[in-house]
Amino acid sequence: MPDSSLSPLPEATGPGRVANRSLSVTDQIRDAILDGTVSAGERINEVRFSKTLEVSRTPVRAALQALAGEGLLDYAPNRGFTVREFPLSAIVDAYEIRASLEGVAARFAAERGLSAEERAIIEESLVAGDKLLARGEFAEGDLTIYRGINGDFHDTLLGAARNRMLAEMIRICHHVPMSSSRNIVAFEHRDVRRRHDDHHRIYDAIMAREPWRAEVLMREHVSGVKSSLVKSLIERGEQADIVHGSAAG
Amino acid sequence: MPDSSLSPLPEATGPGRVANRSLSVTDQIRDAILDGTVSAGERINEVRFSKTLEVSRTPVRAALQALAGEGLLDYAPNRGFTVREFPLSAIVDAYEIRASLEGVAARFAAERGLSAEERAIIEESLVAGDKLLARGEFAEGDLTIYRGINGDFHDTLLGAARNRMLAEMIRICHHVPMSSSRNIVAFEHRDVRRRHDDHHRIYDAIMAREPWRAEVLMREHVSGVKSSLVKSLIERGEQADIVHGSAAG
DNA sequence: TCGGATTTAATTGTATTCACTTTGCTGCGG
DNA sequence: CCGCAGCAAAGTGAATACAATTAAATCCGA
Repeated sequence: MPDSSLSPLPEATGPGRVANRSLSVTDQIRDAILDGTVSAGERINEVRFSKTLEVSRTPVRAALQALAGEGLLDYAPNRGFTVREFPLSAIVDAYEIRASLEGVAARFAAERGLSAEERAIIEESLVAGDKLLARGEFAEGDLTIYRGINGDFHDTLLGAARNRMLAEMIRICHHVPMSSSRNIVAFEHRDVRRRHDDHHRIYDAIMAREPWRAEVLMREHVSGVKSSLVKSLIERGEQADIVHGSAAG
Repeated sequence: MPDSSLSPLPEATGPGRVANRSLSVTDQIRDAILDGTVSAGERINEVRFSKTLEVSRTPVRAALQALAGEGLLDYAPNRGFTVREFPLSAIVDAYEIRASLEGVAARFAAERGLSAEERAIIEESLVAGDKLLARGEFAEGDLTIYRGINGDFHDTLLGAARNRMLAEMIRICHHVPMSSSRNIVAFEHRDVRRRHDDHHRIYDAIMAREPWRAEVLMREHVSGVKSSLVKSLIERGEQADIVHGSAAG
C-alpha cells in the first residue's frame, strides 16, 4: 500500500518560512504517525518515504532519527525504524507522568513568578473559559475553542517554569498517540467546567506564591483528565483491564 | 585546537560487538561532552569531528542528531549543533525533575509488583550496602563500590516500573553534566548511611504494596541528594545564588 | 516433500559530491 | 575612521553512488 495522504511539500510554507527539508519532513512523518496514516508496529521503509515525499533519503533519515529521539519510533541497527506501539497502559501512564511533570512546572512557576505578559495571557484564558462555559452547555465547535484556551493556560505556565528539559519532557508526553489534547472531544460540559475551575485555583496558588499547593493542584488536575479518559473508554466498552493501578485516582 | 583525547575506533569492540559506526560515534561524542573534552557552548564542526574520528560526515551527523534528541546538543538550521550549556540552576532543576519521575517509578513498581529476580537484586543491594556501611567509615574505593550498589537499586526499581518512557526520561536526567552519580564522591559517610536507610524504607513500602508511600519516600530520597549537592557546593564557595527556590527542600 | 545451504534481491549504512547558506574579510565610498 | 557592498572562504544541507548487512527465494539433497 503506497502511503496515502502523505503529500510532498506544499512549497515555501508561508511567511514563517521553512528552515530546511529535514525539519519539514520530520513534521510530515510525525503527523502521519499521530493520525495513523502509518500504523503502529509498522516498519518504515526509507526509500518508499523518500519517493512519496519527493526528497532523497538523507532528510528522511534525519527525520526518522529525530522522531526516534522523541520516542515515536524504535531503532534497531541494520534493521531501521519501526513505529512504536503504545498500548492503553502506556497511554495512561503517560498521563500519570505528565501529571507529575506539570506539577513540578507549576511549583517552579510559583517559585519563580510570572511576567506581566504571562499573567495577562493566563488571566485572559481564565476569562475566556468562564465566558464560554457560562451558558451551561456547548455549541458546535466550542470544544475546539476551549482546547485552545486550555493550551494557552498550560503552555504559558510551562514557559513560566523556565526550564527547558521539563518543557521538552511534557511535550513528549503530549505527543503520545491518543494522549494528545484532541481527545478532550469526548468530554462532557460538566467535566470541562470542573477542570476550568482547577485552572482558577492553580493560578490562585501561583499568584499567592504557594509552590507546593500549586504542584498538588496541578497534579490532581492533570490526573483528573486521565481519569476522565479512562472512564470514557470504559463506558465505550473498550478493554480497560489493561490499565494498572487505581484508575479512579 | 584539534580535539585532543578523541581517538578513532579501537576496532571491533570485544564480544558485544559494535553494531554500526553511527552508534559508536554517538558514544564517543557523548563521552567527550560529559567529560568536558568539548566545552559547553562550543559549536561543533562536523568535518573536524569526522576527520578526528576517521569516518565520514554521515555517521557524525547521525550521532549529533541523536545527541540533540538526548538534550545534550542544541540544533539551529543551517548553523549546526552546539554543546548545550547547563547552568547550576538547570542541574538542580534536573534533580528536582528526577525526584518527581523516580517517585512515579517507585509508585508504579509498588502497584505492579516485583519479579523474583528483581527482589533478589534489590535485597542483595541492601545487604551489600549495610555491610559496606557497617564499619562507620569509608576505605579507599568504597564510594565507588557504593555507587554500583546504589545504581543496582535504582535501576532495578526503574525496571520494575515497566514503563519505557519513564526510564528514558530518568536516563536523560542522569546524563545532565554534573548531575550524574559520579558526584556522590563528595559526600560524607553519614549522608550515604542516611540514604541507604532510605533505600530500606522505600523497599519496605513497595513490598507492603503502598504505592503512594513509596512515591513520597523515593521523591524525598532523590531530593535529599540534591540538597546534599547544593550544600556541598555552597560549602565549596561556588556561586549558589543562581539556585532558585528553597534549596533546603 | 521437507530441510538446509546458497544465491539473489531488498534495505540499511557509509562515503562522496554538489548546492546552498552563512560568515568573515576586503575594499570602496562617504 | 566608520559603514556598507560585494566577494571569498568555510560550513551545513541534500542528493547520489557505493558498500555491507539482512531478508527472501531458489535450488539442491535426503
